[in-house]
Amino acid sequence: MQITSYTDYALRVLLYLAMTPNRQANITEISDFFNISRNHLVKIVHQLGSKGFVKTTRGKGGGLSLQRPPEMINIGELVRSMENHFNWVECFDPTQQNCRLLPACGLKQLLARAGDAYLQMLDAATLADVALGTTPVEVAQSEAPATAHSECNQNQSLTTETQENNL
Amino acid sequence: MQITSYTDYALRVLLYLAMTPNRQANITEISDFFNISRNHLVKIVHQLGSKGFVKTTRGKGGGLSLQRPPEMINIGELVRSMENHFNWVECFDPTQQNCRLLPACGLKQLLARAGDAYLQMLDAATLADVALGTTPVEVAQSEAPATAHSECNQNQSLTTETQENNL
DNA sequence: TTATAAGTTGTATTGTTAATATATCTTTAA
DNA sequence: TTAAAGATATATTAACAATACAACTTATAA
Repeated sequence: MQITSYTDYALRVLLYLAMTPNRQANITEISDFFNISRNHLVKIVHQLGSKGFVKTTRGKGGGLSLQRPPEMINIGELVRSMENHFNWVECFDPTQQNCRLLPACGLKQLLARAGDAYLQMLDAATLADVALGTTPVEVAQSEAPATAHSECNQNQSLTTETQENNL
Repeated sequence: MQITSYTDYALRVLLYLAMTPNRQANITEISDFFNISRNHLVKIVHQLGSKGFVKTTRGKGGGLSLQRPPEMINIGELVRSMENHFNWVECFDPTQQNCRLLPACGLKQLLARAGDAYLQMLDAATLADVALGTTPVEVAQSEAPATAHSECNQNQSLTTETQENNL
């Protein structure tokens, strides 16, 4: 189970822009930074623009920047905008109602509730929260195992000179 | 964003078995009922057997049945067993640590928490909760659309009996 | 003891769609 | 008026879920 890289990259673009607040970034620069397809990114940026997350400026000297401050960009809103469906199982799709259990099955409601729980957790965080490396645990939920999933990513010896830290 | 049909079908198999508690069902019968690939179902049933959800009996007169009563089969446990990963974004995969934001990015923790919220919701339900006690025969005969499932997951209304029965 | 009905296992193929690539636009500041 | 930037449309590739095929093992009824 996963989010599409489309949404993943959209998130990265916003994070990148949040780190360069005082100038226009451009697509080539961002695709180079993340080492991902520029062509793919073009579409993502376009959608980010049409959904009101970034401001794009054509022409020489143009580029892109956040359309709102990071505190006003909600992660849940972003994910809902970029993922093109949340059909957890077949019967969520109005065009695919083939399951013979349909009328009497309680599964759909359960999965819908679970999906909502997922998105509501994302609704509790803004771009500012994730860019700073802190998530609003106190807002979202207090149980917070917090870093029970730490086994894999913590290494990663940060190439240090990485990005231009919010010059 | 979706669950694989592999997991979807596993759920359906368990629901079917919950509806036929007094006899051995078999794979052909189930694949016919749902009109899905028997060969695909074979693998699913095998995994359901090896994970302890169903009891399979070879040989003439054999078949499959639930290994535990429906009240003891947890939906979250099932989904965790059948989905082969929960790598919400690239950096969850230990073999794909390519994102240059990794060390300072709070996104992973947020998504992990959201994923946990999703699964915890499923952990709160058993097979008995989602199977409404209708027999496959009755379901087959009704066949009418009449689903009353509004097509999107917005409906919610959280039937309040979210029941985390025992376990 | 044998024929058959069942699940088991491994591999190959297909289909879908996300991801990527190519090409040609339009816009705009210098 | 040119170069740099995003916009748009279409085509191709690649990954992988889904499906199909084939041969196996096991168990039991006759």
